[in-house]
Amino acid sequence: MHTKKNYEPFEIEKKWRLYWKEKEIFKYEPISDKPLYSVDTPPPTVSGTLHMGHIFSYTHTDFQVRFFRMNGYNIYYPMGYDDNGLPSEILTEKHLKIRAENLTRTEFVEKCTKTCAEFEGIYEDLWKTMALSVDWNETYTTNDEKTRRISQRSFLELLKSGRVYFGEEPVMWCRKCGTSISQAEIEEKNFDSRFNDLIFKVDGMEDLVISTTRPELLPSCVAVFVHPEDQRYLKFIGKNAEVPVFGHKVEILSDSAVDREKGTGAVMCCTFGDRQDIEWWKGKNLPLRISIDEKGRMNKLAGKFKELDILEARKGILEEIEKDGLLKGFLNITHTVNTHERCSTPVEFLSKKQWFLKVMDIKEDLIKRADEINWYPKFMKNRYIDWVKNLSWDWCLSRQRFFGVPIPVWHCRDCGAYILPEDSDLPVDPTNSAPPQGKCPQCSGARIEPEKDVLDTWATSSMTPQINSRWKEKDERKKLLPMDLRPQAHDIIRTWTFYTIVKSHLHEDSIPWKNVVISGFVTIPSKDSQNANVKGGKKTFKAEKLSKSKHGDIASPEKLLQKYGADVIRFWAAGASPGTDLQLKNAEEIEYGKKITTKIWNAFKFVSLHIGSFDGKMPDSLETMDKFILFKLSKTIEKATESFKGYDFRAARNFIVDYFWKDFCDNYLEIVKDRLYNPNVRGEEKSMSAKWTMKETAKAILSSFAPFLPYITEEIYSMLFKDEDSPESIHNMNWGELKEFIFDEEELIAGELFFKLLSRVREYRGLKGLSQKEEIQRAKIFAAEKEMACFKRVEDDFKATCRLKVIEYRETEPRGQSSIEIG
RNA sequence: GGGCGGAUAGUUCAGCUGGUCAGAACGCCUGCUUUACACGCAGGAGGCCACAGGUUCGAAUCCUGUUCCGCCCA
Repeated sequence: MHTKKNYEPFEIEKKWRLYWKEKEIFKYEPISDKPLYSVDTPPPTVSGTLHMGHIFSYTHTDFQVRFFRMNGYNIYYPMGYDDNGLPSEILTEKHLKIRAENLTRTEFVEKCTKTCAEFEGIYEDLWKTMALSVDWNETYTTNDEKTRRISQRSFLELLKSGRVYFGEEPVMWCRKCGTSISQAEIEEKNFDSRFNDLIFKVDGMEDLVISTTRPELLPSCVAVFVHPEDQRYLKFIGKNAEVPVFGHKVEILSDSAVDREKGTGAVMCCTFGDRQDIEWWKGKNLPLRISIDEKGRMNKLAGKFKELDILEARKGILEEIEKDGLLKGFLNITHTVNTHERCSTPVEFLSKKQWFLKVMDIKEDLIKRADEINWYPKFMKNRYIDWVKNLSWDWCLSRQRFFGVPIPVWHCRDCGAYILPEDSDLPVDPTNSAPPQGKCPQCSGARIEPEKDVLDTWATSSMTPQINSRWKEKDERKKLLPMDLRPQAHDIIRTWTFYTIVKSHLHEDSIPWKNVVISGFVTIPSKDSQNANVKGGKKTFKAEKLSKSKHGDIASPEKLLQKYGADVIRFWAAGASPGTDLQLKNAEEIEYGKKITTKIWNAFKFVSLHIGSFDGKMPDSLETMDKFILFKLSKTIEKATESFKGYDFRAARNFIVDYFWKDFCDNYLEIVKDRLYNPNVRGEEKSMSAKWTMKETAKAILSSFAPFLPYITEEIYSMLFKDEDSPESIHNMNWGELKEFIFDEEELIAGELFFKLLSRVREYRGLKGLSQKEEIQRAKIFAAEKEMACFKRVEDDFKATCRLKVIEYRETEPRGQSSIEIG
């Protein structure tokens, strides 16, 4: 079979990619007798390029999918692209050097769609090179027509059922991106700041000093709070304090939420500085004084500071306070601030009319859903539960962006009614089309305003199971739900996992999927010396999440693929279990995969040499060592199967490699060489036994490697094992299939002893500095009676393998204390 | 401050339900150009399994506490 000395992946990979496509090897069968296995593939965000982290987690899914496919499942394995939302807007603006503000929404969306399609093509090529066994007929984007329709349908249903509401509520707002953001989009960052002690004058009493990092919020101050048991301030409760610079009076109230240790222990409440302010504002019925606008500038409430940016205003107001002699002191600090994860801008709280999905009342139900799902690894379930427990906001669904699924609503300016489109009109863009009747159905008013906001991108991507099952479409595929597998990374448990469970709970009264498998990250040791830790005198570097911009080629799949080919990269990715990170320090760590493919290539070259002319007929009886290697294989397959079923592909990989390399190559192939090369001496029957066993074993090994190494296994399969009766691809074979045997104890005893003594003989030569082919004239074997009797069945193989002339036996007790003495 | 995860050979990690579990890969050292493979084969050095208690006949493995690291949340 093999003509080439080394395995050259590139031509071979291309050949099989075309073949798989042509033969539709990975096609989902809508009608099939096989059990279904469906995958809710994560649609990668279309924001530029893919890095090794993507390669890592997506191949994990592919290992599992290929395992199930080879175990007789009908696989539904789609691919999606998440291309609605801010990241795709930013990509488009950069790629085309345009600004969204300068175009109409329609024009900009058109440009985004085109740009995304271009990048999705690049993604797809890479996935295909990596041999993801996706059915490429099953692709979607989160902005295609069907998806927009399903997403809008979901919104409308939830609106009609009262789950979605429109209301003026404090929302978290990013002044840079000009949009509201959700709790899930927040990231904490450390900032240097100044904790200022400000003097509030109190009528007829001593001064009250409060501490704040945000003096620019003084115009928004609506109260001052102290702790109800704080002896220092009891006398102030109920009095009025005068806000510095702005002069308005606010009441001094008490609440146990005040941290007595922080600053002076007296704190101002502004609308809104933080979440606590909102709670007080709501709970104590405080007035609303908004002084910051959507762009992060002061409004007229700030008087002469109007139009100033937050930071400028802070500076100006502080100067004024100082001038008035109301600054008691300050402390330079570093504190954590909530920022928008996309742009790191500190979050503001504004009161805005927004669309919300009510979730606070169903938290318990959502927590219960977690128990209906298998989580891999198990502890990731806690992440979800903790998140749901700690939720303190309904889900803000609206975003003030351009490229997204439009919120399908018109507002009647006369009576305030929401005017909704018909389902048959979906998807709609209300800014671009008229409502169904052209006028308000309630008051017949004609002053109709389209809703300009778009949906939070998660409102759409939380529908991926429904997008796949074509929810409430004419060609709906209900049986796909709940799906079997949701693979994803742990950073989006609070978003994607959570929101998808919410939607399935509300729409399907069910879980979205049976299994969630969480992958880790690819990390790389930080070169930043600030991140270094000194541990026991050793300097270690903190691992950080891989990013292409920071880490260059090592993070670039294209470069590594060019160097190693896809199988090698896949094998590397299989080295980490779900939930664990994998460090990628340098390309050498990938070399192990290259060794494996080379080893497989060479081993099968040997196999091919000997079974080339073999008729494949099973001999009447098999030699003991042949039975033994089959026994070890069956155990390996068993263990690997269990591992795969528990989504531990790493363990499965290691069991298979271990057997292949140590048992099959290092031992078994050496043992059968003599029988294969010298049938005239050892007997034709024994040679046939070796050939048959070698072929069976090799074929099962190859198939068990196939989920990890789809290209090289297909290549070898086509050359060595494929005939008219076998599947047209190794990927349609039965995984690790092996003829059933009954193994008797004697065979196992003989085999184990053989391996053990073989190792002793090799060790002897090693220590003596002898070549392994050096002949040994005489050896004594010490073994218990039963072991000895068993071992005599494999004596010929042993002598041949060890190049040993004469064996003498000495009986010893107890069993298991066997040894060999050479010379 | 709370929750979760981690701390095992020079490095990256496996060892889950207690008794051949002290391992693998890479790196290092020695020998071997053995008819599939030097991208190999055979050996070897290297770890009080973070620390301190406890449970047990027996603990890297279970419990408690401590320290350090990471993640998530407040």
